[in-house]
Amino acid sequence: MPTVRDRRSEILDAALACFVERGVGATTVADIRERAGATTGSMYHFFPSKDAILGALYVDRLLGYQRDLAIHVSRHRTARAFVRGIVEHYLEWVETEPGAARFLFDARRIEAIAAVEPDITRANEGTFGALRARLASFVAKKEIEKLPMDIFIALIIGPAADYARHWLEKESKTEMQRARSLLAAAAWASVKKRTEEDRE
Amino acid sequence: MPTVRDRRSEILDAALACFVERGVGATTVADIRERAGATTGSMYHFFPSKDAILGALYVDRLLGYQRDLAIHVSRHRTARAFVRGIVEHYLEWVETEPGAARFLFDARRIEAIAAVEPDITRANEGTFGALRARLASFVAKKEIEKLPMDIFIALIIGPAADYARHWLEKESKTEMQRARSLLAAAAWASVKKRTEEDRE
Amino acid sequence: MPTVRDRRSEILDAALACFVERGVGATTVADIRERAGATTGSMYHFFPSKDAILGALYVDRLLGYQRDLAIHVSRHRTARAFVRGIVEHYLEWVETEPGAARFLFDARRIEAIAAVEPDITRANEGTFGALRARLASFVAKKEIEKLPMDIFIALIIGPAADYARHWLEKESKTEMQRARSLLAAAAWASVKKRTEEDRE
Amino acid sequence: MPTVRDRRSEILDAALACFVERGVGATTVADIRERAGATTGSMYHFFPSKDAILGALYVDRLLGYQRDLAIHVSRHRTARAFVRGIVEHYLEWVETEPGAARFLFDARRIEAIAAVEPDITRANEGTFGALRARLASFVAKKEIEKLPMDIFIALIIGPAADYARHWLEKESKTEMQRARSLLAAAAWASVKKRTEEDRE
DNA sequence: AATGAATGAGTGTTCATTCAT
DNA sequence: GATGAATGAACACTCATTCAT
Repeated sequence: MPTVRDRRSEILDAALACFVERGVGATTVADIRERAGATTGSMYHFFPSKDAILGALYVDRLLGYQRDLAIHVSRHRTARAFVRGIVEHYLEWVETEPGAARFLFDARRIEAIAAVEPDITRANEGTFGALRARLASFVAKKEIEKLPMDIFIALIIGPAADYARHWLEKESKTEMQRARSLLAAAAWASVKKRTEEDRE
Repeated sequence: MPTVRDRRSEILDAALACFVERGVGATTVADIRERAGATTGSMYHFFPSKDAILGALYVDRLLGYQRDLAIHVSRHRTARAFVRGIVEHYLEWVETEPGAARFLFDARRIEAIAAVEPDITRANEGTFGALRARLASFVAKKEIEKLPMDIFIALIIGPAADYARHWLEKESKTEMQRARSLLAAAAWASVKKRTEEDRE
Repeated sequence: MPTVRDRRSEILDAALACFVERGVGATTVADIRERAGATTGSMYHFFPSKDAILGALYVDRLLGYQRDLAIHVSRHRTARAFVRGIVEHYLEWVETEPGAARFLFDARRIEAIAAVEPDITRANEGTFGALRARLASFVAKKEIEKLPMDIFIALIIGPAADYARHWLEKESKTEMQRARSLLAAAAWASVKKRTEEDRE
Repeated sequence: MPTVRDRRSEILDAALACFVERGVGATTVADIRERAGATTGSMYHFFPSKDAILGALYVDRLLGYQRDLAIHVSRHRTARAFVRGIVEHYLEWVETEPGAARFLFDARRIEAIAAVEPDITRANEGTFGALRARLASFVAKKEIEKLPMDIFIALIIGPAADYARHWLEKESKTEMQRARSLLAAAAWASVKKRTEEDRE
């Protein structure tokens, strides 16, 4: 006996599969409907519009990423493990859920996502609030350089995101495992507290 | 007397303006036509299809970025200035041509760009070939870590791209000037040859 | 304990409220369902279709108008009071039940009403049969001009209907009370037996 | 060589034919398109929406009625001919353009017409301004009773409208020619200046 | 009697593209 | 070269109705 929850999820999963297969812009409601094995009416019984599907999917997958991140990162005690953990988890997530990763990359600029901005902001604040707190404690202990939050994230996630994007397009030459190790190391190198002679 | 070249450029500029204003997916040929002050027929005189406009614009702006990059980077003699120069030029370009930057970010996954892939590849090879050669010489001189090319680019450009994306959305807290300085420094730190005691 | 009769009436009342609010054509079954506080299934338990609701409502309100008319008019003994009474009752009904009046005006041309034509005809015959009989007696007594029935009704009701339509749209300048008095007088003037010198 | 004007009119004519045939609410854009021998795109080239067609048709036919009315009525010199002329012209117009008459009756309450209200008001003011002026002069000469404008119109047009509505539905027993004569006479009787003994 | 998820044909509209002038 | 009317396939979405529970 399928529950409401199931049906909703089925539609979201079908939508994601379509988006990955033919791109967000090229996916029609009919495509999703067909793949989900639902009828037009049924789709609109659960989601008031195509945009609502986009928005719901975005929030759903974003929460999925953040939930795992929180679990993953809370395990690590040292600053180094904390920073490396963020990168490692990010790339593991990309590897485990390439579809979701692709979609979160692509959808950012889509109009429909704007309607769901409050949910996104709330989610981000929850997750990054905790992250920020831990970061602050490491900065206070002089284990991590004091940097603006957006720069900190750019240094940690930026390279991994760039690599991930190419990996998803199968354009990367370097293997995921090796990349993870190199990028985790580089991330730590880029934010750890520098000694005086380090500066140039 | 407007030349063919002018008219073509006008259409491309109009297209870019529309893409920035309402997103690539939401822009219609009619939007571009109107903004360019052209008629339907005229548009199709210069470009055989909407996709052709997208492709031409992409190549045009990509070449613009690369042309400046080549000029900019060739000036620097030291490894440090070379690496920093790449980041600095990237962020300067984003600041000077925010529309182009946005478009190049967004358009990557668009179907229409695939048709123009050969041009993109050729352009990339030209620019990055030169870059790669200089990089190799710095690696040989033990001034830069030996890293896979895609990882090298991820480390240099990734953080700048992440910052740029937020800056374009006006979501960044840190000022562009300060970000440029921090990101250039971090880029150099992440690829410069490490001493033994540096490793962890 | 709500009876079947109540529920049915609630649905009809809700339907009427919707029709007045957004027009007959723009009202959906879902609108009515919501306003009646009923579920889809419940609606279809009482009425086999949307058209059936329309038809039932039409007949119901028409009977309401005619019932009052019969009561009202039977009181009057003179030809003058009889004719004036028809007009006065009409405008009183419009004032008391503006929603019903609006609906009966609007619904006339609606397909769904055709199915209910027999009921309408039967109702009309009952009411207008009695009316016609009284009219005939006044004509026989030379108190009212001999006129075709449809012309008689047009002369009596036409002006009141025209005024009512504007009044319902809040477009009328003249107050209802004053209009009632003027229109009742004019109705009588237009059908009362004329003296020879009256003719032109 | 069909001109723009022609095509537009063709679409409006087709729309009217459909409305008469199956009712305004039941007519689809496809119905109109088909009957006009136009394609979907062509329709939307001339009218931005279905509602715009409705509105344009309404204004067009209303202006048609008023144009003829102005011509017709201006010919008459006496108060009696003026009043009778309004009724006669009205019924002649209904007879000549039954489709237009039906549509103007039915469309009044349709949402789409609201958008065109300014045009309607302007048209009404033009036509009825002239009418009002002539009426005033007859009132001043004590040839017509002094009555509020809306009551005056209700008395003149109301009966004719009621008759016309039934005639259009082929429900009237009385022939148009006879009705015209009776209704014109009644209209004059209902507004002409009354002598003292006339009052009751 | 009541519920509300499911159905699916049908609707208005969009928009890249064509082509006669 | 230029124009803009015309094309028509495709799209998101509506809504009266059915039916398993």
